[in-house]
Amino acid sequence: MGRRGNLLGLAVLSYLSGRPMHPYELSRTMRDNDDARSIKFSHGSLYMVFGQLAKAGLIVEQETTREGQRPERTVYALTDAGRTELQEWMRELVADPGHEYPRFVAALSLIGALHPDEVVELLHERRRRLSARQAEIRTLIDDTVAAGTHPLFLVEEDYRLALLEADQAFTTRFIDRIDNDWGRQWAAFHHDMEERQA
Amino acid sequence: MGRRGNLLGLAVLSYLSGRPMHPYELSRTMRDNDDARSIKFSHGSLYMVFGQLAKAGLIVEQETTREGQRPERTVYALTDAGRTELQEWMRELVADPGHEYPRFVAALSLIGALHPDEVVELLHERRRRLSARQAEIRTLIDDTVAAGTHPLFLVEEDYRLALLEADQAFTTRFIDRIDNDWGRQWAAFHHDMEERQA
DNA sequence: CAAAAAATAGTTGATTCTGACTAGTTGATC
DNA sequence: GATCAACTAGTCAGAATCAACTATTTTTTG
Repeated sequence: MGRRGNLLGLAVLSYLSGRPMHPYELSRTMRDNDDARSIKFSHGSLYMVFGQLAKAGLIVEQETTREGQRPERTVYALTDAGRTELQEWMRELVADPGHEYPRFVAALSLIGALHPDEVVELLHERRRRLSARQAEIRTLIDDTVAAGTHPLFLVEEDYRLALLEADQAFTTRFIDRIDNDWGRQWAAFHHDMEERQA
Repeated sequence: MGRRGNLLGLAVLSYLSGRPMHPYELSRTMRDNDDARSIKFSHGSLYMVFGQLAKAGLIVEQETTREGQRPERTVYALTDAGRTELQEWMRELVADPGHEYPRFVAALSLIGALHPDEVVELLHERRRRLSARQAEIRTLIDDTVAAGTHPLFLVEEDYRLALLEADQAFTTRFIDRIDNDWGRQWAAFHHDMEERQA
């Protein structure tokens, strides 16, 4: 039952492979690196993930220190099992395009619930927002590379950009098909449905 | 909070907008329609979702019947609030390309943990699997359309196909860039990291 | 036609996740 | 130099999720 479910765990293993840290330090590090863009992350859940990984023997408590009256900081280090797990987990993620459930897929599968005219308008709005996203990411990449970072460290943004472009192309094609082929039948079908309600 | 989190709830609202049903009937219907391809769905969680929607006033118990010694079946119907929520939720999903966390994005953001030579091999494997997925979906679409279904009812598969193609194109480009530009520096960087472990 | 398999309908518990909260500390502002 | 905000470090309650289980009935198969 997938400890390989929570990708935050992968990030923890990866960072700890650099050097031991305590949860809060990792929390700051991830915040500074803007990792939340790529990995769902909340301060609170980090402590749970550390706990899980420790129970699974992938990390171990190294020392517990305390400064003044602040709460204790427990520093964790990666174990050999953890190093192995990190490698295998990464391999799986790269080689296997799992099966995911994007929100838009769900919406498309139920799209008949809306009237085609409205859908066309909503799709135009979608296109605008997709463009805005793309612009943001392009700026982010350009700025970061200009500041001297190797583009390899931004390859995930590159991937996101590729998906956004495909999404936009699809959206455009979908609009066209509603306008040219599907609109009329769809409107009729939708009208029938509403009738049946009353 | 966010009742708009679980997309299974959206499916329930959508199906109940056709006619009242009890959870088990909907479970069978969704299984028959292969909705699990688009919406994460497990039999057990359906009862919870019905409960949530009822508590939110979006659906109401209509009647409770029983056949023989089988457990009771509670039939639920959509309320006006539910109908409104269905519309608004759909609008949001279509117009707003939220922010999602694909597994591959997480892996890419930590890709430095692997050696470039291995990454290239893994990416080749990824490409093979992406091709296989695409072939499956094309067959699915062709067969279903040949059997007389309007392509609109498969538009979500079309979208998935578009994303898979973009993923594949990205993967190919990534392989090329490792081979041509990035491989050497990356290997050196990776070597340094391993040193620091020892 | 007896036994095994599948379908019917739903409940339960163990685990996960999220957001809010605690409680002391440093830094900034006026 | 008092006050207010932000940071440090972590805990905890309540909601959400998933898998496994109950217990009956229908269908299939040998």
